[in-house]
Amino acid sequence: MGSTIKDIAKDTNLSLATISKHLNGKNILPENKKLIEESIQRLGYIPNKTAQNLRSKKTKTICILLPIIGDYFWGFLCSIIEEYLRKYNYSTIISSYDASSGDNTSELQFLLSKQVDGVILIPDNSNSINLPFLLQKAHIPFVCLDQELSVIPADFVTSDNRAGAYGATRYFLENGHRKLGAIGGNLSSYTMKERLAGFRDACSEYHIPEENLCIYGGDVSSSAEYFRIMTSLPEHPTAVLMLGYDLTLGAIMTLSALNMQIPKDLSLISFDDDEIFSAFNPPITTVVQNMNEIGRQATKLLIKRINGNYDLFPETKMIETNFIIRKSVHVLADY
Amino acid sequence: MGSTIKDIAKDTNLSLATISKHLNGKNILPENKKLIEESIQRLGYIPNKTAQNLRSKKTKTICILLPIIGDYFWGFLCSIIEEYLRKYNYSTIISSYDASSGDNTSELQFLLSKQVDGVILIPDNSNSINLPFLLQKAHIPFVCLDQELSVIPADFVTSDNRAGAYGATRYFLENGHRKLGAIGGNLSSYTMKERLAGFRDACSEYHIPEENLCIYGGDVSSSAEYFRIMTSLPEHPTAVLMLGYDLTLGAIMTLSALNMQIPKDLSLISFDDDEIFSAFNPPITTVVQNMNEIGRQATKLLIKRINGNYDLFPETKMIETNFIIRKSVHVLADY
DNA sequence: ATACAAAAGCGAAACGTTTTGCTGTGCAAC
DNA sequence: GTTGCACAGCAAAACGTTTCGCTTTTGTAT
Repeated sequence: MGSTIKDIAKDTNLSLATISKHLNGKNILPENKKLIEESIQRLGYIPNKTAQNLRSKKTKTICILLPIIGDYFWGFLCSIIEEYLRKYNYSTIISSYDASSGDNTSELQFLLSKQVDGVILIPDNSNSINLPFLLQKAHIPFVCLDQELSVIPADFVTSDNRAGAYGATRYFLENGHRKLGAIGGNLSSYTMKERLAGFRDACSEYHIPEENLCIYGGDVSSSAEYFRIMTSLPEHPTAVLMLGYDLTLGAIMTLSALNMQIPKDLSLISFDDDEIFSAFNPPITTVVQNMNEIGRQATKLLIKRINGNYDLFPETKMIETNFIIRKSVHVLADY
Repeated sequence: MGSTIKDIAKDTNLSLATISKHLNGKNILPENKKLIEESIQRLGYIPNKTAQNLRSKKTKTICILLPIIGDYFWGFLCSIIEEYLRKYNYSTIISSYDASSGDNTSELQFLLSKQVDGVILIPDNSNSINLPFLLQKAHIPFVCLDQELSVIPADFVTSDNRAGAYGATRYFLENGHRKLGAIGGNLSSYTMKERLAGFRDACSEYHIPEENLCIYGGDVSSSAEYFRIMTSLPEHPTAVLMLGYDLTLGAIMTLSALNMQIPKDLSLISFDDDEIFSAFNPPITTVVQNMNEIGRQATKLLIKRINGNYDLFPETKMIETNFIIRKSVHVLADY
């Protein structure tokens, strides 16, 4: 079991160095090449990565760091990233970090001891982590996903949330809606701010006065409550943009409890599609993030940095969202 | 940057061996212990795992192997497993394998070269992979999730699908339903067989004649079509058990297209809950897998095997499903 | 033929740990 | 006062590669 480069050397009467050279794609004599390859077959040689890593100080491994408690949205993205990385001959380790602790030194130590070549960081909403600092100090290249780091310049790739929200809002407006609502989670998070900005962009383009806008945000758990308040206003919005997937659930539950029907009584567009949105009655129109492209771009960018190419640092990749029109928006008669 | 055990040795005037001893929890003189710990602090020493791995031939790393194209159901489970493994000081690498190829030698080579201590294998439905053989031959401990391997005895942990289906079906029966349907994906897969068996268990307990049962299965894409056929039968079932999450979506879409209402026109229970099922109108009653427990048990079992404990091999851990009663089942008047 | 550069090969060192086998010290038992 | 034993410490070897510096071979131009 487990033959090594030494066995190959003995078997072929060549030196370690020559075998290693061949294995790393350098030129050697064709006859030796043949000899080595035969020997590898015969002895079933498989390179030992831990030895390679130790000697070369490169591990061809990157780590996806995500906040503890895996929201399964991210789990999905991990699979995508793993697949892309594998194409570059990198392997992926996933690890969660404790976002509630102010100090992530232990996570950094993990990365250092594992000798990872780079990190894909999925920041926590709270943005209070010091991980970015630590990574920078340790000279570990990293790319952020989803959230812009306010604290430090860093590469990041994200959906173009602003444009996505803008497009959805315009769709409301083009269908005659003039009183609009938006419900978000924590409105101070980067993502929410962007989406809200897109919402406002479209509204001001159509000269919708501020008093026709109804914007709520806060805890996800209270979103249903916000929704209830909003819809009970005497002149409530006719269309609401839901700024997050989880919020939409609360909204739909509330609506059905209030016996209001989509889109007759209220039009609705949601961020972040789920397969299941298409199964609702009516199916929900959504702004959907292109997870595949996010994964691809993040991978590409990270590997560029690992290879020492720091052109355009810090780079921001905005990935276009897709707008899937289904049936949750009412075409107003008075349009 | 990056001090080593050698630096600590020099700094403390002790030998490498002593430092290593301390680091691995063996006894050394208290004064030396203090000396070493101070030195570690001062020099910011972090153990190099690649070196440790090379020398000790243990990597404290396990690999989650999942079929290519990450269905995000599995992504979620990966996060759970990672979290448990971390508690045992293991790290997790994820890697996908090509289930369509009959030969997964390259995947095995990856595992061997990475020197992983164990594998959590998520088999493909097709069960045609030779990975289990290869793992066994290479003496890499592994635990299967979800599917029993027909080809080889192996540890596996799975939901108790049969009992779950039995419970759901009984719920139909107890509410007066006597004509029942079940719609599955590929009925020859282990999971589907189990669920169907549970369905039949309950039916035969209530002496439901076979002609009152309506069972369809096949491609997920054609499930909507099966559903359409079933509901158009002159004496169609009054209650249908959906044997998989994705199938339910098709069903609900079809139902709304046919203008049939749940549960008035048809009662429905689905396997595999999604947060969103509770948001449907009406909310869907479901049989839900305890992913957390699956992850926990799989981790525990794998680590036991890694530690050389092969008691009760091959071991099967059946994890109870939970039954969440919502409002998609009609209480029949004639009950 | 001769000189010279380029290519290919070699032995040995290096990467940072753990493990092995040995030595020296102190202490209890006889 | 010797024997024996546990314990701590040490130097050196080992893990399986890559890399360094040097030598030998090959090919080409004179």
